[in-house]
Amino acid sequence: MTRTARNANRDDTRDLEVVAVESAMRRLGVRWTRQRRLITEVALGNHDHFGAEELLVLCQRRDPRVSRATVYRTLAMLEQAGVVEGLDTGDGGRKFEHVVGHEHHDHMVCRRCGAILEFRDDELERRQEAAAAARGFLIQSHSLKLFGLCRACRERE
Amino acid sequence: MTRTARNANRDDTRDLEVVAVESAMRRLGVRWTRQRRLITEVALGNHDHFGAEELLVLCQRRDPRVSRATVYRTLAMLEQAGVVEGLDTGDGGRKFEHVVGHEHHDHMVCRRCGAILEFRDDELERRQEAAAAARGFLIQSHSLKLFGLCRACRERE
DNA sequence: ATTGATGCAAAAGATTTGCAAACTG
DNA sequence: CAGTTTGCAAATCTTTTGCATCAAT
Repeated sequence: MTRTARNANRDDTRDLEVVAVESAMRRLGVRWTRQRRLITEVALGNHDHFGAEELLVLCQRRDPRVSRATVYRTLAMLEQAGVVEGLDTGDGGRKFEHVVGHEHHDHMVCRRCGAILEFRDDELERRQEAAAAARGFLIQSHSLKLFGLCRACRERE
Repeated sequence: MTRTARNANRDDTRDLEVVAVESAMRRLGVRWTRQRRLITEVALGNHDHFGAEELLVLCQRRDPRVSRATVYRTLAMLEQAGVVEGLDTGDGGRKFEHVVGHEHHDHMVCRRCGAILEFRDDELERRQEAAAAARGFLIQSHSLKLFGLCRACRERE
């Protein structure tokens, strides 16, 4: 498969995701505007962790008719809807990542270089559920972050 | 044991903790000022999770000669020294708890009433270590928060 | 005395909000 | 058209910073 073919496939997948989000939103009775579509497209197209401001810039690059306020408002909406997930980076900031077509995972955050590694451990998830159940707590979401040094930074020490 | 006797004991313990923090700080070469002592006393005396602003108010109630800036600066110092630990509440805010004489634990945060429950699970800790080791990551600290509804709020639904 | 710590008020960074105008269904 | 959503700028909220003054060692 050529590079462009691969990219085309990825674009197609993303388009499908955007359409899925659109119908979900419409079902909720909210209006599907030009800026909501753009913000959703850019958010889903970004396979990294992005900040709100960063997302604003990426959107404005494609269409300057988007405001910061709308990015924040839409991001909150997408988070509510479970399309994106926000995570505190521990330094007062907040980053987002899209969830669609992406199974749940936790994060390791490198304190030196800022790299974010994703990982997943089913047993961890199960024990969290058990701990919550034992206390009558109903988990809606969770956040597990390990802070420390990534392999590269340890070797560079 | 009478109530006052119990309180007296707790106060004594706290005083010892404050003295321990003082010597640790002095060993680090920083000066032990009136405001640092006060802030440390109040922080260690608070067995709940408190915000920076809240701590400021509690301190000023005992002695108005403390400024917001100093509370923030001291809190950062105490966090560095491992005396208190900060945790993002997921809503942009930050809360602290003291660590001295308090074994490590994780948190469940109620999204409705804001209650914070503490819990601990050794197996959870072990699996986090294992997951990190498998990826060459060195954990310095971690944060596990379960967001959802506490028992009381579920029943109130 | 020296040098670090404090208070104040201003600055900064991130996010939210009021409101008139623009747009969607 | 009615009712949402947007853009803008001002307002919030939390935390940080510059700098003259104060105080611990």
